Amino acid sequence: MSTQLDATFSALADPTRRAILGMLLEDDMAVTDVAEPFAISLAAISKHLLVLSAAGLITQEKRGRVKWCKLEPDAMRAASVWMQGFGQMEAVDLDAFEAFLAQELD
Amino acid sequence: MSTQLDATFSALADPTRRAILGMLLEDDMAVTDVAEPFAISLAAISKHLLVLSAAGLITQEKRGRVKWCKLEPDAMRAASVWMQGFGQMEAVDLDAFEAFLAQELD
DNA sequence: TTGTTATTCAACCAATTGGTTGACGTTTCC
DNA sequence: GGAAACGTCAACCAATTGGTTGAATAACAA
Repeated sequence: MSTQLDATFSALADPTRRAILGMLLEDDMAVTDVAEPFAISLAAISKHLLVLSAAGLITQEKRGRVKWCKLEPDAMRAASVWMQGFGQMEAVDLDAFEAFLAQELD
Repeated sequence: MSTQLDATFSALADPTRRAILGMLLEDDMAVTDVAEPFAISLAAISKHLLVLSAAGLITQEKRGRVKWCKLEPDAMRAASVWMQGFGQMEAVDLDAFEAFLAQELD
């Protein structure tokens, strides 16, 4: 059925994972660099990245000993479309978006 | 850290809850009627409704012995804004970044 | 009053989740 | 070759989740 929406929404339900996505918005990052701002183990971050990857929200590519993480913004589209069905969502408000992002990263 | 986004996304991560929201799109419903199409207990549905209510995605009002469930579409707005920020960035920032790179290579 | 309908509560259970630690395989550098 | 950096794996743990059942509460109907 809609395993895809399950994966997307439950990946987005965790604040650490949302913060990671916010970081990847700026640029692709290595796993170690993704982990740096967080007070949890590298292994835990590795698991979060696996969840994001399984949901298609990021892709990972290994070059040498570094695994690069890349945001895949298209993956949110299906979820976004689903949500649009529930009412007239306002036009995108980038200021509001940045405010939420800042709040997430505090 | 946004507890609100946590609540919204994790409420939406369950297919039963998403189905309930879809049903409520048509009309307000009593708890028993919400439960009818599902093969799980009424108590389980009652818990799902509590989760949706806590996330602000629905409200419940008791009239007599019937508790009416009503969709609250506004509650998705914050989550939708957050998500659409990622979609927009694809068009806006990546283009800008590539333009910057091209300029650097001149 | 007695019974029926609507819903929640409480206790329980199995599976999942988010985290830990330590060992392990690769790749790079000196 | 040996050491360091990058990242995952495996085993474990506590808390949460989604479900169950049976009893309880509340409101309506006879």
